[in-house]
Amino acid sequence: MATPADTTPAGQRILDAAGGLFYRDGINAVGVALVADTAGVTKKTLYDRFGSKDELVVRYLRRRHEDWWAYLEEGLAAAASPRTLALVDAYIWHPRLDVERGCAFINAAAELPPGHAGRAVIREHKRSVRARLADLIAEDAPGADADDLAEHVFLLLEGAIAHCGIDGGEARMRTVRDLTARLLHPSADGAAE
Amino acid sequence: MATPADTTPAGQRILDAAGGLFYRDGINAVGVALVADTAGVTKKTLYDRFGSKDELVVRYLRRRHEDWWAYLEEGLAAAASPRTLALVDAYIWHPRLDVERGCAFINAAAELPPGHAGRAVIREHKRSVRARLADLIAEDAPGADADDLAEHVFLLLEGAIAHCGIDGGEARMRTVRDLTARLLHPSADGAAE
DNA sequence: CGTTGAATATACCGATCGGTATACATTCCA
DNA sequence: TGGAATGTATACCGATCGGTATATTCAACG
Repeated sequence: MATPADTTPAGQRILDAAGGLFYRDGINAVGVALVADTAGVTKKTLYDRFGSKDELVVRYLRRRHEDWWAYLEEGLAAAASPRTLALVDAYIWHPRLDVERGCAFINAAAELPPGHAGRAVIREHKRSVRARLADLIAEDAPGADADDLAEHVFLLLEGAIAHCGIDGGEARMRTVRDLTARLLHPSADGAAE
Repeated sequence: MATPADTTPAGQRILDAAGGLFYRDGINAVGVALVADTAGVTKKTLYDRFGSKDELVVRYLRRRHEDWWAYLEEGLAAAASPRTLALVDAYIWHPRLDVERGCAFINAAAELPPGHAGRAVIREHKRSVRARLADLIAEDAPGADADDLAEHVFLLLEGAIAHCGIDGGEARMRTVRDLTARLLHPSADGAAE
């Protein structure tokens, strides 16, 4: 049986290279030859490990999700209440977020054809974030309708990160933090302004 | 002097074909030969009219903006107060929105390289929508901070349409309509739930 | 010791990419 | 009447695309 595709050293380097290139330049704009060269690897090795570019794309998305999720949970474990804001902070301070490129998953969804296996990874990633957000909001605002509020905050977050790749600014994400804080404390909104 | 690139019959057909193909399949995934064939035109004619694929992409984005903007203003002219909701409706009922593909501008931004001229068209399009939204909110909610509220609603809208291309559903945009209506009447929010 | 797996290097495949060249037909207008 | 302008048809360009073939090296392991 073959080694799982991303555990071998060359496989890891390929995944690293693909992670940088696919995110920065887009999936369709990056050829497998460039990925292989960047990884210091032969195309043969790339195809031995991943079989096809489509599969490499799926692995790229999966790893991006896993890395971000680990980073999120790490932040949540260390965060004080309200932890909903810690999730927003994870968006803001994401170490692999290029403010000129925005969300890797939204970008990938714009490129991948309808039936591509990567689309399922993208949907599942966003679904997971949305679900985690609902948990945190139930924790932070016990009285409110957690799911309604989660949808509200989720849309704010996704709107802000989608516009990262257009404006190239992170200002909107900090705005989302403020708005989220206000949404978590509905009692104070009428008095403050 | 040459005819402006999009006024000639063949030029229009090229722009129509590009509009459908670039939006549905993505810009990088569609070759100029396919655009020309779909338009029933020679590649020579395409290059006579547009000079390069990059320029064709810019024209595609410009026309998409102009068409949507005309449609928006038409809807606003016929709408009753609060017209902010009419802008949300323009997102929802946009006749050229493919619910599986989401926003053409967000998708294009995911594909175009940093310096591409199309990026300026995209930024300007979104800036225009954001500004129009602020106008309408000032009209509908005279007491509130129009710009804060406009940013809030804008983020909701953009989050929803960005997720069209992921979920393939328009449900989120109707959620945004409800949320926007509530944001416009802050007096009633505490009582209803 | 010999096999197996992971890697290298290089060359190749047909297809498509964006873009150009050449030659010819039509229409309209000064 | 006679060029522009608009268009068609076809062929071509070098480069790159995703993917494959062949042959070789090296280390680990039973």
